[in-house]
Amino acid sequence: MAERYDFAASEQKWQKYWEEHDCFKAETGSKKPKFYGLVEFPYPSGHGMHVGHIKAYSGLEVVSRKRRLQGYNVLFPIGFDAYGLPTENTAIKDGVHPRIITDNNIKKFTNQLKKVGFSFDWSRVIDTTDENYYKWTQWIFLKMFEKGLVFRDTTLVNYCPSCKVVLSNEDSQGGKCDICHSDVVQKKKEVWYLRITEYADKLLQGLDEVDYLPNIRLQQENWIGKSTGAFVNFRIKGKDETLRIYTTRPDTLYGVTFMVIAPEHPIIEKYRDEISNIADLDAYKAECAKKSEFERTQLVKDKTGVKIEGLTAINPITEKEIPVYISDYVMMGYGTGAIMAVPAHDTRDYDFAKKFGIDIIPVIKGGDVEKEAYTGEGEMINSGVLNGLTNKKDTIAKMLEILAEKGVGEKGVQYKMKDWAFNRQRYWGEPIPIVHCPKCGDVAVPYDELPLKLPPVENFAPGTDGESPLAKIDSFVNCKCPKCGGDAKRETDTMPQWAGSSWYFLRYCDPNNDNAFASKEALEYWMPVDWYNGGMEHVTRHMIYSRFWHRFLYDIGEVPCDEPYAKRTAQGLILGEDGEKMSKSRGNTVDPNDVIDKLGADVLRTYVLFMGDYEQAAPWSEKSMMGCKRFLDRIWNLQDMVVDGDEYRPEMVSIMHKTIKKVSEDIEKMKFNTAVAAMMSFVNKIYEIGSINKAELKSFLIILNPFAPHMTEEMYQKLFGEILSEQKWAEYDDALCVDDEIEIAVQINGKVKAKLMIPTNAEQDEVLALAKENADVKAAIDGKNIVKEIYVKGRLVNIVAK
RNA sequence: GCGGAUGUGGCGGAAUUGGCAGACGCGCCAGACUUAGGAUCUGGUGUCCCCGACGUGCAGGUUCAAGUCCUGUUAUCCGCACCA
Repeated sequence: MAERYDFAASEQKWQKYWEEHDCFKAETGSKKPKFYGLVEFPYPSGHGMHVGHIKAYSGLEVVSRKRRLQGYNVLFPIGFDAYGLPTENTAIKDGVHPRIITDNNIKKFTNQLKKVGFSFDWSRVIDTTDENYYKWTQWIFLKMFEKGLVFRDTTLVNYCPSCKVVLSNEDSQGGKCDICHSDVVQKKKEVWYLRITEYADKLLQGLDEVDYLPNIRLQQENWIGKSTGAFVNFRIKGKDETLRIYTTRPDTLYGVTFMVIAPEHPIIEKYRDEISNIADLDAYKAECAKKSEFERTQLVKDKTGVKIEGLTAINPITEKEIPVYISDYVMMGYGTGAIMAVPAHDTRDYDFAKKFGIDIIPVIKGGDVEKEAYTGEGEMINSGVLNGLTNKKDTIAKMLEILAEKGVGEKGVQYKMKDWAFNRQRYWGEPIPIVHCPKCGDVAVPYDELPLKLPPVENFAPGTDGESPLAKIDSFVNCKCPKCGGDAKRETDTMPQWAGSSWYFLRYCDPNNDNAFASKEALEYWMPVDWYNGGMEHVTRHMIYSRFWHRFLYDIGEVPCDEPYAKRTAQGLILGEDGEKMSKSRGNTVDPNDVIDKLGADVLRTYVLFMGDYEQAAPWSEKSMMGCKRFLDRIWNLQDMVVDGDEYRPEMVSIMHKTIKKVSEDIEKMKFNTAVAAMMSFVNKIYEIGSINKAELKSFLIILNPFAPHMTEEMYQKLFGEILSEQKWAEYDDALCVDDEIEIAVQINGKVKAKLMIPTNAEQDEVLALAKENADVKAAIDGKNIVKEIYVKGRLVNIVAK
């Protein structure tokens, strides 16, 4: 009997061996084909790792280990996305410098990751808060500044009164702060923006070039939110003024009976002296400003608004005079902040028209405008030359022609995506390398002065009005203008957490380069990332931001390809045993360390991949994990069944090839659960036979290795005296996956009546003849007419008899 | 409201894309064995009126054949949300 497997000793031994022998170091200047597998680097929180991290990394861990055995030069890196609010909040609370907290947390994470035995290249670890790293984050920012992609503006921004920071739209979804979940308010602030909207079309088109899961692609498309339509200018009666609107249905212009503008629309200020009810408008506007974004979306049904007395618009097609209203259902942030209202065919306009008693003129046949707005398609009516047309595309094209002739409108495109609010009034982030000079304006810090270091501070708390803690440090703030040499002040805001992660995959290619964010050769060799796996929650934010940065770097000739990620997949969550999302408050979390200490890293790794479909959420089950423990123990005990043999025994040839094929293919499809299942079946078969020869066991240990690397290395060394990591991936031959004989089902009228062993290559006539000899089949068709006979090769026979 | 996904045993989940539903694992039942270990090994385990019938959320349809395709419906989950 083999000794019981001492997983703790073995895991320590092999982790040390791999590290000392640089087993997972990506080679520089290699002639081998490359594979760049990327997982989302963790935020090193004080809580340590979560089992979710293990699942997230185990997928590409298996792929990477397989690729190495297949002879690829593999880059499978890890690092730390270490800037961020939780660390800063801990620093404020405990009075410890975020640098110290971050370093401790990184140490903790590193130890935990190593204990799992992940085959990361530890020589390429990056830390976004390292000055040698953020130097290049600032460098890319300055390049964008140089190219006019950075601008400052005062606008209403999402502001979190609790965190005291400005948030991007992405960080304040649903009107709640992404960090602390308190209600976000609208505040007028000076904000740095990155002009990501300039890349909207490129980001959309780039999706054609890459292999993302369909739902990931769709989410990005929706986020970018491209819509095509038209801009139309409405004259204001008696004034040299037009009100410009955006619409997706210019063909409904004959049905326009009023206009609505956002309460903040500038035209109100411009004509305030000529508007007789300006006091009412001001009151309404004040009321809207009080509502949070959240409240504003809650009151979807109940339309409010005020008619502007003194401004009347003219429908450019019908020349009819129409009233103009202000209402908060029109947003200043989308389109032009003004709409043409077609109550007959838009539910919001309909609600508004009903409430304010405005005419409703149908222009599309179908539906009943007495009851509700008709938003479907149909024949155009009441629409002059458009009458009779039924195709939406045609009617829009025709109207665009008319608008062009009259010179009052043209085709237009709009995006839901907005420019990226890029500054935070916080300490623990990359300083924005800009100097404000009273003479020269906003001036870039010279490239040779980077990194612009974060100064040491005693107090990290933000100011009461939301200014950065850096604003209190005179030695940092006061400086000379790089352009004119006069007295100037530094920008004191820092970059958002998304900055560092927008280009980290480039740094991995050449992490210690002092002269560039990465060398041209390294980028040329490694980019693009071949396979990127991560969580669904990063599909719209991190993914869009980083694609934007990368495409920018491509446009200025700094990277060799336009899209950074050739392929993107996402893993499902691990839920608690109760089926709910794991959380500290529910008390249903699992600490991966406990599992490793009790059962070993190999069990943990195998289990997170076996527990369900990798892309779906699945609940944790301690019991179920014991099944994986048992599986690995059974393999360890195969040692007692080993017999000599340099090649597969005849009766084992087909199952060996089938298992290798299944595991090889399933890994590529991320069907890890069925790959493990196939190996379990294989082990069951060996137990049935009672023996396994050396050739068979070698191949089996190799295909199991990516899942359970420690135990397979231990067994390989013990039994064969060799290092598994130096072996070649097991091969299979399709031709050898087939057995001589197979079992097929015989159905009569679609019901299985018998099972039959037939030669694999048997032809239809032969199989049918065999089937009809079967006693059960004979009985079932006795006295009936055979209407039809079907043979599906290798599957079944179906005889239709009446 | 819009968009997407998912509904299969007591549980997690399989099913070569139209071809034997329930692989594999958990749990459960029975037996063997023992260095009593979260032991191990062997066999069984969808349901029921058990020589037969019924079974993939529900109701229809197409087909020799449907978990898979079509029509309708319902439930749950996840995005986005007055986007003009």
